[in-house]
Amino acid sequence: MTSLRDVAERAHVAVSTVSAALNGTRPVAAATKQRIEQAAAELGYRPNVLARGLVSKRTRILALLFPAPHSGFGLTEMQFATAAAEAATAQGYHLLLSPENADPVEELRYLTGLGLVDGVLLMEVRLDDERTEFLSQAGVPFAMIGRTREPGPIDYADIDFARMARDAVAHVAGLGHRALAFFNHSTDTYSAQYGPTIRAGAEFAAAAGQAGLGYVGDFRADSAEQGRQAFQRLIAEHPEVTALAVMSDHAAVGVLAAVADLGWQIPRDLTLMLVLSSARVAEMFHPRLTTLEPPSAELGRLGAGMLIDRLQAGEGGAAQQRLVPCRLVAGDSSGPPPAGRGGHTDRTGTAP
Amino acid sequence: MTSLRDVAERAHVAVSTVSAALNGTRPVAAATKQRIEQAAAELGYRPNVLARGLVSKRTRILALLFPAPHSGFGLTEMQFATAAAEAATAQGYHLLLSPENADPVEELRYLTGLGLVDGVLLMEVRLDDERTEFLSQAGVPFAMIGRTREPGPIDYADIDFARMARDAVAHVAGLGHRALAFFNHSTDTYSAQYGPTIRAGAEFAAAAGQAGLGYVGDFRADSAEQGRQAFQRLIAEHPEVTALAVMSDHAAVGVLAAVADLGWQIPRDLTLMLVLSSARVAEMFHPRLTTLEPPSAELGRLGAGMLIDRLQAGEGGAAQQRLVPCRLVAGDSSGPPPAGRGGHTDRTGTAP
DNA sequence: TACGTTTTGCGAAACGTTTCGACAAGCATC
DNA sequence: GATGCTTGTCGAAACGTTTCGCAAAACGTA
Repeated sequence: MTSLRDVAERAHVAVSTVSAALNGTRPVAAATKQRIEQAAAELGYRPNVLARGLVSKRTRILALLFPAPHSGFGLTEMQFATAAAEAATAQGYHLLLSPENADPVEELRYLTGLGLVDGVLLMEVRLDDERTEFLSQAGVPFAMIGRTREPGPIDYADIDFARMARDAVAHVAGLGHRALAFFNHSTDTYSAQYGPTIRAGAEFAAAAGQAGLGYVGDFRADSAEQGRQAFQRLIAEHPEVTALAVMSDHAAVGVLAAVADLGWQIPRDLTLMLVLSSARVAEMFHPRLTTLEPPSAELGRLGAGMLIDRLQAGEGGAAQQRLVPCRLVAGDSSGPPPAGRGGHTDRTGTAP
Repeated sequence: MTSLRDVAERAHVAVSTVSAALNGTRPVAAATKQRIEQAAAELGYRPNVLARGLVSKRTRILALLFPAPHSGFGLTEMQFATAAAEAATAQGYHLLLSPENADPVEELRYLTGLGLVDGVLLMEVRLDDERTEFLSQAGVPFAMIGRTREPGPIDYADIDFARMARDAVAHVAGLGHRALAFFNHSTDTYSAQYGPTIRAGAEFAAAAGQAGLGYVGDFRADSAEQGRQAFQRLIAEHPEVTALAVMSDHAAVGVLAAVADLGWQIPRDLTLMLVLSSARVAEMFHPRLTTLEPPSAELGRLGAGMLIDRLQAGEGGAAQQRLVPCRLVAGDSSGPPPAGRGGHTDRTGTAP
């Protein structure tokens, strides 16, 4: 491990001069500077992050706090992480992957107390999130992927749920559907406070209302079985519904099964779309499902970026708050409503 | 940030005594020790990782080198990472997520030169992997998830491909099938050197041979379209095949479509299984596919664990090399072969 | 030549630990 | 009552940086 001193000796200058030359923190004569740089290159010198961090109080390490996989970890979460890591690396930072245990706040206290990380990137933020309170109070810089109910002046990147719902509604309305149903995540346990669950539900209702579409939003399903049952109840209670958006991949499996049981076909008898699922998952289905793909990588990139900006800007500087739209990837599961039920498009009167 | 000195002052002892008491590196009188511990607790003292690392040369930070997502990142890779992070955390270590850029060796040189990490965890190891050479030569402790062609005395955790192939073959043979086909990843670009691709291919052939099953192993498919075409060619050229194992999720989608086009049903006319896909993915399909689920979490856990062991054991100590089996998750896509083609089970003579 | 100014480089202190030789008590041994 | 051994504590050095006051050298000007 070659140190600053080795370089100094080889270049016949003082240690402090080497530091100044390499960091550009102080003017150094061109000739000496070059001599130093050459010596450093020859020795393959790399500054020691620890020593530097010890005195400068900046480690250029970010912690990504990721939740214990409550419902199994998705592709989506993975992409946050990798995109954040790439963005961080591109800016000379490092990303520490920190699993949350049962007591996230204690975990954070420990992690930030180590003096190892400059800032924290929070994912899976809930509407009321104790972690944000702790971090704010502890004065630890952080940014959120997602957002609390009232984010205040905190940096975040989140999905533009309103836009997402409008896009979805416009998609089905454009096909001629007159009534839309939305299967949200189940309301129990975790999701009750989970941003996407709440916001998607609210925004779907709003968007449908605004577009003058019939809307059924009170069904919930997280598993195949729940999806199947929900769908059966749905068509029994709301036969006018011809388009369905589903939050959970697994629920979609159940819906598909129930549809098949009925002898229906997609998209002939039902337009089905996935919400917040990656296109890679959507194309596992047959037919390939239309999906509103979350901008996971973009969120990860943005989150890391704004955290780094914050670290460099200090307390001052306005909070960056970004809502980024989903991408609607049309699959083979979208079509006009069937003539018999719902819709206003009259296909040549097959209905009796 | 409370330091060792603060604790020392409050407990009226020397800094070095506090260090000894807290780390147990030297005997300290019970009374003093308690006084120190109390002072530390009152002050909420946390040792500074940087300072400690600077002198002890051990940071307790591991780097997980993860490849640029060549073919999109799977659930599988995610589980390595999270499991490794959890295992590391459980043992008081931290995991740094390091994306690989175009030049992995240069990346490694940089990363290890920083003095920030104690060891490296390599994933997506190829049969000939320049990274392992670099690390060995640089004297950086590391462990692999996967393994090179000739791992030598290096710690690794990998899938037990032989066992996996035997299990798959036994599964279909047990159902009465007499001929099995295997769709491997495409041979181009990346996979040519990719361990799982090579090993799975070889082991499937071996296991089928040993079990006396007919075997077709020269088809390859990575996308839905390739899967569809491969399947069409397969049944044209090898009508005796009644069971098919597929490496790629996407290829399976194509196979399923081709099967449907033929008017066939699964598992009545074909037994289809996924190889090295998570059960969560397998159940997206309809019918739910039988899968050989890779022990991703286990591999991540083991990898991190053996790297930590190595760090604590030093150069000495035999290399840990573990092969861990896949889990066969039976879905609804496995059944006896159809009476008309292949199999030896005679169902009441429908064949003319 | 003398003086002020700028440029350039040096040395020491500090960051928060660990490590280790030194040393003062306390105690048993002869 | 001197000697040696243990036990407990201390102080200083070291790890590899950054930072900053200072001095030496170089230069321009009067």
